[in-house]
Amino acid sequence: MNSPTHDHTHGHKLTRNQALVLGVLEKADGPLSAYSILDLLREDGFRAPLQVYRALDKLRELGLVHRIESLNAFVSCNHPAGQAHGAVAFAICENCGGVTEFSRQDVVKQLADWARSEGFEAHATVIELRGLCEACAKAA
Amino acid sequence: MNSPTHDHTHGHKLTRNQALVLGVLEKADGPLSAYSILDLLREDGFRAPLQVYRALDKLRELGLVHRIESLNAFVSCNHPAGQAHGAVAFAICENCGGVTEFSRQDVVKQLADWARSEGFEAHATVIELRGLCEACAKAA
DNA sequence: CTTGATATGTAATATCATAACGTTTTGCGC
DNA sequence: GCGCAAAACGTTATGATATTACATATCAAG
Repeated sequence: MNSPTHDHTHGHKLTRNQALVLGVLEKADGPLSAYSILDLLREDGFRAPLQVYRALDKLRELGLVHRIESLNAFVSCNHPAGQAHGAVAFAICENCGGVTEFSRQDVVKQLADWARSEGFEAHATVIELRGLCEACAKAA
Repeated sequence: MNSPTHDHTHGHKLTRNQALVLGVLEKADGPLSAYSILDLLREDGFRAPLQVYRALDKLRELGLVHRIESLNAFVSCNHPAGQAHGAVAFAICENCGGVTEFSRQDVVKQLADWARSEGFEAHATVIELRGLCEACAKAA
């Protein structure tokens, strides 16, 4: 037994590299680039970008991590543990870098409606709002 | 007088570089990366990526070109000429590479509703569906 | 214990984007 | 026209992100 710090795995045991990558993403207060993650894990033995990208691929497949397309960066999923979720949206503050994950069933449904009407078979959905979070908007 | 081939400029005259970049995007049947555009314009005198990126920046500012975030690539806007438009969505076929631009007022409104409820001040919205277009889904 | 699938290590390379210069062109008031 | 400021341009170098290719190691099932 290897007593992991905690378990987000949906029953799927993470490897050491995967757990390390997920760990830094959970500790971070915003999205991290793959190369930032690499730098944070140098002292844990990481040497090459591919170690990060491979772990990220798996974590994304498990739904534990999301990629923010408009930032080329990654965040840990903050959904209640183990909750299956469909499409997710992000609000990205361009001032403080914070990312809020949210999910709107109505939006997802309407995009699905459009897809059905066009015969488009959707596999993944990207929804990202860029702007200012409440705190930064007030400060401005 | 330099007789441009045609005018999508909303009254804003495009420079030679901007017109060349817009031209290749309009002729393309799908998104092009900045470096693909560069290669297509070598014989027109383009030598460096920055020439492409600068033209793209301006064209995006004018709303004539969109960036597909999940592809790091660019498409010309296919809206009826001169039509002001808010947020736009894209359906990207992972098989044939085709991109369909569409706009759903209901989706835009609901995202705006979410933003207002959270005090988030949205400046830009990214909506991209990845999947298979009707033709490719049938062929599969 | 063998075997196949998954994960890993490492180097090299491909792809995407911008910084920092200086120069040229353009719009525009005079 | 002339002078000026803003915008666009050209060029080199560099930074940032991501993948290919190949060898090795680990794990889980029969």
